[in-house]
Amino acid sequence: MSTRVTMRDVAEAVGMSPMTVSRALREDRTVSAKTRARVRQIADELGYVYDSTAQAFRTQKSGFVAVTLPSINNANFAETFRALTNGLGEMSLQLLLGSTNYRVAREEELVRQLLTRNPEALILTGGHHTDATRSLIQGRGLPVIEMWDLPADPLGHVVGFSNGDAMAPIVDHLARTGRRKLAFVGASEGADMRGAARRAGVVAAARARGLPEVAMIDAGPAPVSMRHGAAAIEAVGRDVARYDALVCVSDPVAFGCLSAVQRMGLRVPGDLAITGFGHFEVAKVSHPRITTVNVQAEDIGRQVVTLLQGIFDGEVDTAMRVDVGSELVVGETS
Amino acid sequence: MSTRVTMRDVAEAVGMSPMTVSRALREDRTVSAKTRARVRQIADELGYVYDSTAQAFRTQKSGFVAVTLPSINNANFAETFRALTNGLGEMSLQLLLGSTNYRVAREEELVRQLLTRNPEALILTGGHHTDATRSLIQGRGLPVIEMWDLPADPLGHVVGFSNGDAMAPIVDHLARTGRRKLAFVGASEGADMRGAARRAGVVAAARARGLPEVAMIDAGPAPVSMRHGAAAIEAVGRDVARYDALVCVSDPVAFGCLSAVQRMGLRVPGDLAITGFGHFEVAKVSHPRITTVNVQAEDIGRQVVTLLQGIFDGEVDTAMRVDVGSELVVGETS
DNA sequence: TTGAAAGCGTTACCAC
DNA sequence: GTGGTAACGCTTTCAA
Repeated sequence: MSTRVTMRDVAEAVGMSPMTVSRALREDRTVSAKTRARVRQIADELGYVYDSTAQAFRTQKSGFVAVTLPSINNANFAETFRALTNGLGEMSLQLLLGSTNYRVAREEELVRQLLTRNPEALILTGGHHTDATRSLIQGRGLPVIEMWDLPADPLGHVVGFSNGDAMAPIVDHLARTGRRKLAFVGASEGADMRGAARRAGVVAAARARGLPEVAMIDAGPAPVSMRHGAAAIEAVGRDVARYDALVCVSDPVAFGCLSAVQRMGLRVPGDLAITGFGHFEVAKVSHPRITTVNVQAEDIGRQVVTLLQGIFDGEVDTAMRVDVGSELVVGETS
Repeated sequence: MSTRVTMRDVAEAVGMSPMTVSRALREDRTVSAKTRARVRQIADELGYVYDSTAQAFRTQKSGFVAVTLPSINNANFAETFRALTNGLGEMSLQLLLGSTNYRVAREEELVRQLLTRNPEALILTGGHHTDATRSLIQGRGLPVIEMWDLPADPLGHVVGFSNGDAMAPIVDHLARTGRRKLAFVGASEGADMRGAARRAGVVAAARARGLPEVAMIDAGPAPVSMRHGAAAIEAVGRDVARYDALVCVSDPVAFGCLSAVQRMGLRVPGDLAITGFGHFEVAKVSHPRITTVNVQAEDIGRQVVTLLQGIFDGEVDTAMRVDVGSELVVGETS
């Protein structure tokens, strides 16, 4: 059990003080280039590994940015996460990730846990939180960004888009192409608030366009994915043909519906239009391609990074609200 | 800017020593119940927040377990990750996640970064690493587990399965059902070592069964997914019909191939069989369902947790090697 | 260009 | 049951 190699050990090997080693390893220009190189080399030889815990303790800065995602198995969130990792990595910040499984109670537990690590900022997906979560966060002077949503009552900064408004172009497009009897396929009321917002957006848009009331097809509790979409349609059976269009909460659900409908021998878009949400890969590749909404997942990540940069540089003094928008992508299912 | 409330402040307010506060907050039974309650209450009143950075520093235990994944946007890895999160959460350990984007150089950088946080264990996906990564890890007395693979020369413990051997049942199944002219669809030689192992497994199994040499269809650099599978088949064009079966490196790639083949008007499995790997949702839902291999992603996570428990309890003294196996799941594409 | 001293907040260890 | 002392590895600050 060899004991850990510290800066002191490196310093002794180099024949200088720990302070010089510290400076050398941080590429401080006041240390001569020759010394820097020598320190680096000897540190490597000794297998020295820098201790960020000690640094975090001494400087009272953790170097962490905490992030909550509903699910790590989601191409959209993954893209945002990648953009965050890259951008924050350049600022020498490390992401501390937790996934909530779409449950606010889990989010609360997670935030509590993440906060003990003293993150320098907190990034939450979505704008719905328990009261306890809100009070955990408030009054800490900790920069907070809610993303993937435009909450009415934000905790701090916001980078997202309106999930409700994003559905209007779909309804418009369906109405223009002669569809009138719409059914929304999504999770049961409850956990997935962004899904609920999309549902409300569809209902409102349909009313505004004078379409009949939108039917609801329940795909079960969140998170819902391909198999839930398929199962929901199988449960409805061939009666599904009484609708003109299935407006789905996401592309995976839409793909599940598409498969189930095809299995029944119905034609898409001939008998039925199907739309998704999120511009997932499956929508671009499936046969036929699924009409969807592109949501700029990567851009959300980049904007959050830019915002954090501004915050750390002291250039942001009011709560920001960035709307990244969204756009209809017409495919072959409508 | 109020300065931070520490145990010392709480101690002064309570009229006792910081040591007693420390014990009280950890619910140490040697502190009287009355004192514990009083300390808790006053701590809350003062808005005291426990500093786990200081704890990690003092005890030299970070409470972190570091994990590298090739990609966070992968249903299989996500399932393993969820099992790890749940299991380790019960042991009060927090996951520190990094994604390598299937690049060993990125893995090296990541491991370097993760190690500075003093993790209590390191979990790597896959068994291929740079020499520098290996030497960073060796000789630190840090528990290491490689998962999703059965490397010949492991760094420490292993929980996985043989990616090569897992392909033999597919080739057997195809041969039994009369397919002879196989083509493998996967990433170019290089980054994705598990993909390369699968390819080698197919080639070896085909030889063993006396089938003609397996053709290679290159889907580009890793990671490859749905769109790369589709593009690869589009590039080949209708000539693809000269093969009996497309053996794909993963289900998403298989789905891409399936769509492209269907778009050309060819029938699956009539004109061509298609197989995938990983038992992804898309394989179960697509029409037709894709023949695949189930790889027990969740079980890998659970086994890693059990192993870590044993290690921390000092019950494991030799390097363990757990093979979770895999099984053929015949669908409708073959 | 380099070094010495002090201290970040907590807890292990021993004493009472 | 409770408290005093020291130490974890690093960097800020001041001095040379």
